[in-house]
Amino acid sequence: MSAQLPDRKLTLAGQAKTQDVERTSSGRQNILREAATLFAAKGYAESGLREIAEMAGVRSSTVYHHFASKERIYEEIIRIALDAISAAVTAELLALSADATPRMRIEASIAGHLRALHANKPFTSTNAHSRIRLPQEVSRVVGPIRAQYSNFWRAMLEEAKTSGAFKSGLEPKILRPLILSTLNRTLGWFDPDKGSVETLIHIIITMFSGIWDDRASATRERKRQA
Amino acid sequence: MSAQLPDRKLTLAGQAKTQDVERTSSGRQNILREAATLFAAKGYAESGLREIAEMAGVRSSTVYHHFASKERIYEEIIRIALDAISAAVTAELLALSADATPRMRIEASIAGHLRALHANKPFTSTNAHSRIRLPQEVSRVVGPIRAQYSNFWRAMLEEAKTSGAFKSGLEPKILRPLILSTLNRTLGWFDPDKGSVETLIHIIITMFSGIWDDRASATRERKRQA
DNA sequence: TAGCATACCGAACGTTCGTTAGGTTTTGGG
DNA sequence: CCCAAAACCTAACGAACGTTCGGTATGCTA
Repeated sequence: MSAQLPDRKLTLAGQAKTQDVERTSSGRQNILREAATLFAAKGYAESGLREIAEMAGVRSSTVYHHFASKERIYEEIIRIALDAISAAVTAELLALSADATPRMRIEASIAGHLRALHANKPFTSTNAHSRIRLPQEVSRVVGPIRAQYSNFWRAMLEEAKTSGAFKSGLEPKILRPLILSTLNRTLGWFDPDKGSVETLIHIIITMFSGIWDDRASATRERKRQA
Repeated sequence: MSAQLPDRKLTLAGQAKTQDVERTSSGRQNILREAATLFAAKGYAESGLREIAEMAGVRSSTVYHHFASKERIYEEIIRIALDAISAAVTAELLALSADATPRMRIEASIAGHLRALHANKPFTSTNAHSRIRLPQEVSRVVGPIRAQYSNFWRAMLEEAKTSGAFKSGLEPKILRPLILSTLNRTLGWFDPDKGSVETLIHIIITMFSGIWDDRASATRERKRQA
């Protein structure tokens, strides 16, 4: 039995529909994107509502026709980021054959996570920078979504450990935050203009190759990728 | 010739003395520590000056008898963090024998960096969280100090690469931010109450063992992987 | 073409922010 | 014991904050 993300909240579209009742006006999307860009660059508190509005080409009062508050914008940005990551990782896992090893599953998840991060940079950066104490109302909504994704990784790493994939001393409790924050942090320094995301993925996976216990096991996987 | 941090700015005390003219009053230190704790927990903009003052047991106006502005507090916290890290890494390298390999030097630096991070958590956390756009005046002062530390790592990794220590495809340009942000991010998830820093160091170094080119022995340059 | 929701605006609100001015207490060396 | 310097206070400043309100333009539907 493999760890899997729940089917229902797989896609960003599916998630948005239940909450959002088809409000896909370009003004709204525009505000959302500009807000995400600002939050990612300067932080939440440092980005004023008038500044967000100006970037989106409207007045600050107009923002309140689309969002109930600044915090709701924040919350929606983070939700979008988390949904995008979940969807990408799920897609990656579904593309794997049924007899994939724990290592293959983890490495596929790493690849999906990294691709989603850098394909939705303003949103995912806002999410990554928001690790320190969210506004209470925001974390009430966002917390469970994060927990769900965390639990998926926890389960996947636990399976890998049970199958003896890791070197001794490497516990999922440590490995999970270590892996996830390493991936998320790439948003802060990796520039897609200077090297492809695929190269980044290869490097990260190479680095993490230090965690695996390679000592002569029954099924030896030889996988190479360009 | 090995990469070394400049001798002058080795220690935290030495650095503070040149700038601070012996203002080591307990009130000042207290404000500094409480500010660092707040910045680390909530972020710079989210931490009000009145809140900082309250934590330190004084009124907000009193803060201005010790610091010229909120930004200067921030700046000094980051400087303290960077000095502490530099000092720890330098000490670690000095304890190495003269014929230490590049790998030994890098792993010693990783250990020193991690120890300094978690021994000065409020200060180093503030520094780590401050990667996104500092106030201009702050980055003008802090920028060069950061650059100096970055350059030290750049040089050390470059030496290692020249000696063929890394697997092919791993460039210092990528490895440096990857390593440093992985180390810094441990502040966000590692709890010293649940496991010793020495254990953390061991795990991190184990993980990074994936970057080294272990094949055979001494000199070697190009290589192919099937 | 009338009706109506949607998108947007200008102006203002109460609050909190960093900061300053001016006065009072605390403290340590001669 | 005195007195200046250091440490701290109360009170208030202007600016910026998130947010609200009442009104106007726009565009779809009937």
